[in-house]
Amino acid sequence: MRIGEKPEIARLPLFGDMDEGMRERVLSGSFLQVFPPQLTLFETGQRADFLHVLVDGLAELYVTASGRDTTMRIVEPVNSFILAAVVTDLPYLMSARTLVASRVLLVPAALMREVIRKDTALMQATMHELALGYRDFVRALTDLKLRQSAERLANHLLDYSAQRGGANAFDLGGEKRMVASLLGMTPENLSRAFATLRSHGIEISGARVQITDRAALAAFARPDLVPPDR
Amino acid sequence: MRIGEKPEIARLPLFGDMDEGMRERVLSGSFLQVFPPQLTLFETGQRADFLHVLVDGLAELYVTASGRDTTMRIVEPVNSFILAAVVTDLPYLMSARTLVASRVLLVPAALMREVIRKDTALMQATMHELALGYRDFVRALTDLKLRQSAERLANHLLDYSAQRGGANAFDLGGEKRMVASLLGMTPENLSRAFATLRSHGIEISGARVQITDRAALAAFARPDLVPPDR
DNA sequence: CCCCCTGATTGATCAGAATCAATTCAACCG
DNA sequence: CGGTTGAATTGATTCTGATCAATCAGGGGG
Repeated sequence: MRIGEKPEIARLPLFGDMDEGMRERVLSGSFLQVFPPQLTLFETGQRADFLHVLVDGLAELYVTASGRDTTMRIVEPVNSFILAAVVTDLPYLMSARTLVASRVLLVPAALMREVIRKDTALMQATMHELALGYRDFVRALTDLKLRQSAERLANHLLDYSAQRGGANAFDLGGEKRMVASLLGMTPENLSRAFATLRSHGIEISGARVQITDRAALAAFARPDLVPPDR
Repeated sequence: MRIGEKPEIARLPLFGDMDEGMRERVLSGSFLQVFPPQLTLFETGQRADFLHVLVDGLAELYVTASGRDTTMRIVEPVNSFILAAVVTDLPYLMSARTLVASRVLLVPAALMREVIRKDTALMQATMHELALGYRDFVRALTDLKLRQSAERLANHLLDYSAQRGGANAFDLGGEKRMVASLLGMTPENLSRAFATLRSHGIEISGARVQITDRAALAAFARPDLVPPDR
């Protein structure tokens, strides 16, 4: 890969603590690719051949089964994805596509596994990353099982706001239909959920969301006892 | 801890490959506890103080939120649980209780983290275990989002059968209401789902399940493209 | 500048699953 | 062995969210 991206990569917690030489080895064996929007990066069932690191752009992880489709995660830069499949050397459970033009660092899975084995700091970071990812899915599953749609949206908005430093106004990432799918509902019901939230401290126009009464929103959302890990 | 359990523990993949001395260190710092049925082992929100290893018995991981309750996993011996909370030193996301009288090995979280840091084989095993757990939850989430209740049950029965070496007749683990909760439905709907499956290769009486037509069941269930990892 | 296309919204209806209610069943206990 | 208790089943009803259908809004290209 070219110089210049390295600071970006090093910012990633996954590669932050590792041995300098080892990182060099990983990076020199990897390549940075530019992809157009809406391009499929890989599909469910394929053997995991690369660890992906989104350097720039936006990507979607999704699953298709029996004609239906659901968004599992929206990846923002700089983040790695499908680490679990790479580590276990098992087929991808999810498919991935770019949403906008994106730059992705492709780290050969075998190389990644080899360096993980040799570099303890990287292994520790990988372990940590997997543990956090595990917890994300525990949350997502309980969310879906225990809350109804408008509550899920309320919680999502609260989390999303927290991720942007607690801002009270922000634009939704991605299109609404994708947000709907991520939250396990149809676009129609997302609209209705937003309508419901208008009486609980939310104002919306287009993609712009305003939290006008955080307390009311939180009361409606009944957020998790344990705050988000990241 | 006492001698005698050690072979049990060593059977656990998590502790299988590690350095003998290190394993000794972990075990001597841990203790084996016997718990009565229906005892709460820990609750959501508590600081993760112990890695738990179920040596004998049966345990349930569940989440309670706003008066509702859902079971997330049923743990059978010999398996560890809440590894992710221990590794990250974050509060438990789930609560746990014994279902029957159980023996649990309690490994102090700080000790576990320390030995993980020192023993690469243990770290690797931990990483692997977390990756598999991650994938389990990816599956569970897509299952809930994409399939309806009877299909979920059909898949569950197929998986369950596979876990017991492909047996065509078996007893359900735990009570039905728990199976229902695990699959994200009410006990009433589980009954109805079983009734539906009678025309797709399943016979049921009490806790006894018979797969009479595996092909028909699979056709109805439309199992995942990627077979279960374990 | 307007048309067209896509995605969002709104409304009406439908379907799957939850809830409520009553009954059956099974295990356990006196 | 009858009685008690909790779970499972079955049926009726309700509710949440999905589907179907129509309209609306916005952006890009002709």
